[in-house]
Amino acid sequence: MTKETLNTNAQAVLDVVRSITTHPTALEVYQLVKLVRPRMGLASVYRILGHLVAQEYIRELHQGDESSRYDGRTLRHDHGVCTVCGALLDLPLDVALSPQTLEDAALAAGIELHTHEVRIYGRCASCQA
Amino acid sequence: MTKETLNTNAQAVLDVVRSITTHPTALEVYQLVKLVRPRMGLASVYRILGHLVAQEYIRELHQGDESSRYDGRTLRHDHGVCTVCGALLDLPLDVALSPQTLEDAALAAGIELHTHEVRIYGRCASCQA
DNA sequence: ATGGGTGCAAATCCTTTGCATCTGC
DNA sequence: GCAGATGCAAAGGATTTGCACCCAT
Repeated sequence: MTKETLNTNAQAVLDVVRSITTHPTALEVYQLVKLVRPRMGLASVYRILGHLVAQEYIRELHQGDESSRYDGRTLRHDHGVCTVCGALLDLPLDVALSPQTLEDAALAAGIELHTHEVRIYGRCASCQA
Repeated sequence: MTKETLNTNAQAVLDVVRSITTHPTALEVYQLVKLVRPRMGLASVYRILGHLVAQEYIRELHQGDESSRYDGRTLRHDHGVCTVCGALLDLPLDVALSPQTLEDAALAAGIELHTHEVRIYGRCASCQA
């Protein structure tokens, strides 16, 4: 899991994911990377995204049955999902919960707790208009 | 969103989903329903599951890039995910968090809070052996 | 006879893979 | 020259859809 150095294509993909806060899909990353490296193919973008996730440069997110989305923030954080437009938002503020509470729930389910995520669902700012 | 009465096929699908706690995929539901109604096709199972979700008889769950899974428990509850075998477990105990805490996070993201879910990740009981 | 439900097969969408080629070292 | 990376096209898997048929009303 050591982070190997990135070649130029991988660096270009990483730059795109990090520069966008909207959690782009592979296709969206592809379209943006293409502006800088027009010869890159979609398959390579998928392959590179896979490497970046494996090496923990980025994280992969899922919501419902949508395509995978990618997140340049690798620190644990929570997300909000707009029930109208489907937007997937980083919560600027983690949802606080006591470690004890988490452990209790994990224990009750027989799970050895590693990490957790909270998702909140509701109408996003743009969809409240 | 009124719950219409279910025909026999829909009832058979609902019975299967409710009788299993492992959150079956559409294919698994299909295989089980087939024992009772051998003529039913996979497409019908997908169609019926869609209706049952829309009418809130059941819920649809997603984890990673796996197929949709279905959950007979419609009350809000949290889930655990095994990072080894991928099992998706109902948490018997909700992860407690204060409504205020949730509202704060929602507000910070500009979201009109509707509901939420906590997922905990770790090794499940069977995978700790 | 009419409208909804159904099976089957074909279509679709996202993602992965095979393979020949290209690149950097 | 080699190992890994790449583009392209084809394959793959999950889900949806078109359509003709069937059933209950």
